[in-house]
Amino acid sequence: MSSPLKICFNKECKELKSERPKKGWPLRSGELAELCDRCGSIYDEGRFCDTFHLNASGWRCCETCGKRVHCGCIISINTFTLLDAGGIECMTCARKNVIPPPNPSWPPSLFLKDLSVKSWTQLAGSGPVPWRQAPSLFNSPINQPELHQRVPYDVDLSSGIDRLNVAERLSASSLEKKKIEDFSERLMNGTLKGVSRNTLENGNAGIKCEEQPSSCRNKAQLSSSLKDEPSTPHFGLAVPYACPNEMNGQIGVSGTHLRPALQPPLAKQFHGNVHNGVDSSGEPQIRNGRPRVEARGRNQLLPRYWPRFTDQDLQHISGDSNSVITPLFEKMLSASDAGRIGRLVLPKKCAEAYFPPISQPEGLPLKVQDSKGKEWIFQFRFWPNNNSRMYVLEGVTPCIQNMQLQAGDIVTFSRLEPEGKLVMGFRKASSTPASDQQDNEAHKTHMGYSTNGDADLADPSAWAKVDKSGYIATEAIGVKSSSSRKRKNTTLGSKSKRLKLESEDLIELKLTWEEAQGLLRPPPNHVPSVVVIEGYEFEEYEDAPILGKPTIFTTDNMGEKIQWVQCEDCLKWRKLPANALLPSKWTCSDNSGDPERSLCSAAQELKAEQLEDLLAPCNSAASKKLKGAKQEPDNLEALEGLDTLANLAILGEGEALPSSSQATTKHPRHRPGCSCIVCIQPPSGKGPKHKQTCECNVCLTVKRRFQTLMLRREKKQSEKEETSRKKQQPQKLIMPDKSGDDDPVPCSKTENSSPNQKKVVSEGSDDDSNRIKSSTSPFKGQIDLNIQPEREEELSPGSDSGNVARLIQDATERYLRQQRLSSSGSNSNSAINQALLGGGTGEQQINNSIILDSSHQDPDEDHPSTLSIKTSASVSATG
DNA sequence: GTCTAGCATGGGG
DNA sequence: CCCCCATGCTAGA
Repeated sequence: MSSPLKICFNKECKELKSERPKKGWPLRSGELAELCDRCGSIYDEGRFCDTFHLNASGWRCCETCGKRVHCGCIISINTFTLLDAGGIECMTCARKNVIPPPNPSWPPSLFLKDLSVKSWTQLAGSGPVPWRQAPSLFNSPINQPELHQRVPYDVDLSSGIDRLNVAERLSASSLEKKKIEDFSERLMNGTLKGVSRNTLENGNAGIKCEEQPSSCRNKAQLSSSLKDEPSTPHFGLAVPYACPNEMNGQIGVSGTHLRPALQPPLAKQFHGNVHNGVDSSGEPQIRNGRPRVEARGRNQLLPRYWPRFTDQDLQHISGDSNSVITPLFEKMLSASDAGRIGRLVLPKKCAEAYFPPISQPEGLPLKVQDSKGKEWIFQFRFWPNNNSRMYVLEGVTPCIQNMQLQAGDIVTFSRLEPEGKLVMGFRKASSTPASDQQDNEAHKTHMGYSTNGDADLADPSAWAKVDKSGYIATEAIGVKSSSSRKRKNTTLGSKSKRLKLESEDLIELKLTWEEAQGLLRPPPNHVPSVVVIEGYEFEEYEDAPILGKPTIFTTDNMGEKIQWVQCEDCLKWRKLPANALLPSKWTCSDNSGDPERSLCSAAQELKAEQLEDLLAPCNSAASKKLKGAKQEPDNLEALEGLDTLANLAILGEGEALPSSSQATTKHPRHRPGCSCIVCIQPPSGKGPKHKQTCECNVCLTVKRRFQTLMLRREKKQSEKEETSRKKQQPQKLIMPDKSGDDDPVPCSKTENSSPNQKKVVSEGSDDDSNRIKSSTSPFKGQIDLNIQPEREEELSPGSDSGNVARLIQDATERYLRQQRLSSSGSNSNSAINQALLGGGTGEQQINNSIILDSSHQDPDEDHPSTLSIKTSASVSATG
C-alpha cells in the first residue's frame, strides 16, 4: 500500500517505515500493508499475530492440531479454514486432506445435493432454485471443447470465469432444453466432474485448485500470491478458500461473502464459493467475495457487483435454518431500477453467471425469496441490445417497495443452499445492512469495504476501527460519512456521472420535500421579504436559504414569536427567539441567550403536557395545518426528517443518510402511516387534495419555495436574455458551493424583476382566494399542492447537485412540475399559468411556467438555460 | 390519454 | 473501440 503515513502499518508499532518498507498482508484495497523492518520480518516469519495480537480476541484452536490461530484478524485470515462442523483448522492441517473441489465455480454443496433434474424452465419457475443446477454443468465430464462448442456467440473465453459463465449460459441458452436437461441430469449424476478444472486450467490465470489439492489454500494465502498480483484487490479478509476435504461437498467458508475485516470465527458457516466460484484462482475470490478474479483486468464482474455481505447478512438470510448462503452479487438500484417501471436491470455478467440461462427474450419466471422469507416471482428476461443482451428482472416493484428500497440502495442476490433458493436481500444506502436490519454491531460497519483503491482502507485510521474481533466498528458519524464516501468511491465513484448524480439524488430521496422545505431558514444577515399568500405571510429569501436545526415555532404568553429547540444532548426543549438561527446540532450550551438554561442540567422550561401539546399536532394528520405562517415543522416525522436534513447539512454533501424515511408503497418518499395528502391519495391522483387555502406546512413551505424558485428562474432568465441567450448556468448549478439556492449572480430583486412582474396578480382565477399578494416578490403564482410524488422518481432521475439547497430546490421544482403535470387542465394549473402570465412580460412568464413543466424531464436539462430553450416548444403544448 | 414493453441511444469505463 | 447499462423514446395495447 502506499500509505501516506510514514509509520509502520502495524498499529502496535510506531516505527517509521524505511525507504523500502516491508510488505505485509494484503489490504482490502489490494495493496499490501507496509511495515517497518522489524514488523515486516515478524510478519514474514508468520509470527505477527503471535507477537502483536496475543491479547486480542479471535484466537481459536485448530481442531486438528490444536494450534492457536488468530482467526479474527486480517493478517491471519489465510492461515486457517473454517470447518463445516464448526471450528477451524490451520492451513497446515487443512492441506493434509484437501481434495480439489469438483468445480470451484459453484458451491460444492451443489454437487452433493440430491437435485432433481428439471428443465430450466421448470426450475426457474418453481421450487427451489432451479437454475442453480447450472453450475453443475461444469461438473460434468464434458470437456472444455464441448463447452466451447456450445457457445453460440463470440465471447472471450480466455478467462476462466468467462468460460464458465459464458459456457454455462451459452450452453443452456443455446441448447435445446432437452439437452439441458440431459446435461443437468448428467451433472446430477456427478459424471461431469472435471470440466471446470479443465476450463480453469486452460483459461484461467488464476490458480488451479484442482490440480493441486492444496493449492486452493495456498492461493488463499496472501503474501505470496498477492505479491504476485498486487493489483488484485484483497480486501477480503475472508477465510481462505477451503477446498473441500471430502466430496461431501463441504468446503470451508469462502471469503467471498465475508468481508475482510468481518471475519470473525463464524458462528455459522456460509458455504458456497463465492459467486459461482467461477473463480478457480480462489485467491481473490477468497479475499473479497469477488466472484472470480481472472486477475488483472479480466474480471467478469465489476467490483461494484461483488457481494459485500457481512456474515450477519448471511445469517439473516439463512435465518435459523442450516442453509448455506452463497452470495452472488449485488447491485445498487438505479433510478430506473427503483422506479415504477418495475424493471431491475441486471448486470449482464451477473445475470449470465447466476441466473438460469435463457435463450428467449421472454425469459423465465424466477422465484426469489427476500430476506424475510417472502417469495416473489420475477420475470427474468433480456432484451437484445446491439449484439448483446440486456438482462432485466421484471416485476420487481412490489418487492422493492416491500423492502422500501430507493434508488441508491443495494439489492443483493445470493443463493440459499441446499434449497437452492435465490435470495434477494438489500442494504440501504445509509450503510446499514438492511438485509436484516438487525441492530447489531456488524450493521454499524460499513458495507462498503471498499475495493481497490479505497483510500479509506489504506488509511490507518480506518484500520484503527477494526476491532479485535475483526469487525469494523465505527462510530455513528463515521459510519455515515465514510460509508457513504466509500460507496461513492467504489460503486459510485467508479461509475458514470449518471450514477453519481444518482447518488446525490439519494440524499434527496431520503427526504420528503416537506422535510426539506421545513428546514429552510433565511440566510444570515438577510431580511426576508414577506409574501402574503392567502392571507398568510411567507418569508421570501433572496439568497439561498440555509438549513438549520428543526425547531417548533410558537408564540409565547407575551405574544412573541418563539421557537422551541431540542438539545441534542439532553433532549430538553429550550426556548429561543423565533429569529434565532440554529446550527444543525444544537445543545444547551448554545443557548447563550438564556444563560440559566445553557446547561443540560438546567430544568426544562416546558412541562410535559406543554411539550405534548406542542408536539401533539404533529402526530395527527388531521392537525397538520399550522396556525402560523412560518415554516413550522408540522409533526414529529417532519422533525425527524429535518433532523436528518440538518445532519446532512453538517455532514456535507454526498453523505448518505440513515434511511429513516421508509417509503410507502404509494409514495416512496413517505413512510408507512404517512397520512399526508399524497399518501392518502389514490394513484390516480383523484381524491383528497390540498386546497388552495390549505395552510399545512407542506403547502406553506412549497408556496414559499415556489416564490423563491420563480424569482430565481426569472433572474436567470433575465440574465440569460441579457447575455444574448448565452448558456451559462449548468456548471454553476452543479457546483457544490454555488449551487442550489445560491444564485451566483449578484442580482437584486429589483434588478432582476421586471417592473411588470411586480404587479400584483389578479388573474381571473377560478379561485380568487388563491391570489398571491406580494410586496416584493415579482412572482405571484398559485400553487396546487396536490401532486403525485410517487411519480417523482420516475420523472426526475437525478439531481445534479450535491448541495442540499439545490436538492430542495429541485424537489420544489419537481413538485411544482408534478402538480402541473398531474393536474393539467385543472383550475390550479391554469391558475398558475395565468398568474404567471398575468405579471411581467408574457414571454418572461411563459418561460417560467414552461420551465417548470420542462424541468427534470431530462436530467441533462436540469438547468435553466437549457430549460428555457424548450419553452417555446412547450408553450403551445402547455397553453 | 395513459401505461407498458421493448428497442435505441449514448455516456462512461 | 467495444461493451455495459441507465435511461430515453415510442409504438402498441
